[in-house]
Amino acid sequence: MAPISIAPKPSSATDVNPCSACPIRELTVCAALEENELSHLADIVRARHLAPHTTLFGEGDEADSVYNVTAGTVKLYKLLPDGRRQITGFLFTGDFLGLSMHDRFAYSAETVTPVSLCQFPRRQMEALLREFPKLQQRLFTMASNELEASQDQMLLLGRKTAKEKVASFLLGLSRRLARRGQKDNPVSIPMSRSDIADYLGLTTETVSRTFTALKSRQAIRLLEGNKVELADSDALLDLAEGG
Amino acid sequence: MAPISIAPKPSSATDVNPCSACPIRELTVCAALEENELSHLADIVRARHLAPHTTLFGEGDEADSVYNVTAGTVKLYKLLPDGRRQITGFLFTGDFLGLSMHDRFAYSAETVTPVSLCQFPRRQMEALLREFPKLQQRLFTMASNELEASQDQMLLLGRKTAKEKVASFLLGLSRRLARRGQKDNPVSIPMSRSDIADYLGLTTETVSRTFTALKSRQAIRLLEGNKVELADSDALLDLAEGG
DNA sequence: ATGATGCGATGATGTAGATCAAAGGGATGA
DNA sequence: TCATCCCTTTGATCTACATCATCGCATCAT
Repeated sequence: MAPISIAPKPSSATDVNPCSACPIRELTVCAALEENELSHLADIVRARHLAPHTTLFGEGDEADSVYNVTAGTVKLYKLLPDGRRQITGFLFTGDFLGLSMHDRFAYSAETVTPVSLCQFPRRQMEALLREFPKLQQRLFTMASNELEASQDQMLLLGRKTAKEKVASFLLGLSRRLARRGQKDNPVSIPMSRSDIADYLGLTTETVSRTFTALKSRQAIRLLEGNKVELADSDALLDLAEGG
Repeated sequence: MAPISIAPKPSSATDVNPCSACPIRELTVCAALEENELSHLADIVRARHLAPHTTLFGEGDEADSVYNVTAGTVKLYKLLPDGRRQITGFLFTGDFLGLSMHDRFAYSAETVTPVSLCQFPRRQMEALLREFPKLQQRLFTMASNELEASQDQMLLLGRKTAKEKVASFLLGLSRRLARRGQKDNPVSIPMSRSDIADYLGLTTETVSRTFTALKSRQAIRLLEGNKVELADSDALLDLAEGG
């Protein structure tokens, strides 16, 4: 996971390229390539480490890089002119960002926690996609999954109540962390109440009150260190689907 | 656009395959293939024509086909157990559906108007994607565009007011029709108030009232045949972005 | 023609969640 | 140790939109 130089370098047989050693390879787009093809990625990658609350790029910025999150949490959001904000997604280890088909990003990206990521020049990544259809295929699968998730989110934003939204959020977070092999109960909540609110289409006050309400009916417990224990997952599940 | 048999048939040089003659090819995924490659699509396509309000497939149905809309309007939606509905998108001429990466659809699809579409068996389409990376590439681009649209829709659902939602809807519809070469003002509105409501996260009453309000401030005019004239596009644009 | 059906418009009333306000913590730094 | 800042929680009030109800006006079958 050590940062590597941007300059192309010949990979000899004895080279240990950083992608080969990548512990989270299976979670990412990189899983599409065989061991011996990984050097192509390694040759163009630049590892970066960012402090919390750092803007990675803003809406309208030139989209000349794509990224792969290797650690930490990133949020994506769009703004209205008067400052209203909608967070369109949180990214965790293994998630890919920067898929934009245009020359400029249509949204902003900002770190929530300290974040490590792999940065790839977009042009070179696109060349690799043409060279390795498997990579393209993998990216397409990931995009399709995101599309499905965004339909769920539309259902949430358009039709669920505050309680249902918060319950869905907690369960969704738990499931995503589980799929990454992180502990899924209690769930660690890296983002602020205000971020949660902007993700669920609510205000911080309503999010806070809803947490309190769920705590009162013993569905969750609020623990130290921004952790939430899902004490009654069945009750949450009922709530999440409007049962 | 004549329906063709499902059985594979040898394409001789003198064959006119229906895809070659397709007038909307450039709008669709089919544009990715050269003239002489189109027969591969033609060999597996089945043209279908559906009446309004016909269910194409329901959430949970086996996802064994993918489709390309060649005429008419289709709506995609998800339901909550108690019947609340969120329409996640409207599809028009050239739009693709059935991208699901799983064996079952995560949403339902229903015609709004009379609809013509090309149906492809999913397995065979996947084989073509592997054979023609250009096709895969094209589908990826379309998926990325959809992803971007769905982020816009999340902003709308989570953060816009009823007036802003309806104004955005009208402008979005107008732009999409324009891109397809259809007349974009006045806009023909093929879907019911209730469909619009379920798309915008509102009720039919609120949609109706909001149309009336926009009419009062001379931003739109309601015409015969479910057409809406965008009388003051600038005012609508201001409204749509919360100006 | 005539009743039935269903969509759209409009009015009256209710309420979930926003807004406004203020009071605890938990950090951080002088 | 204390002051400052920011985040979260809680309380009081407000309002945009939902809900409930009615009516007009098409379309359609009888």
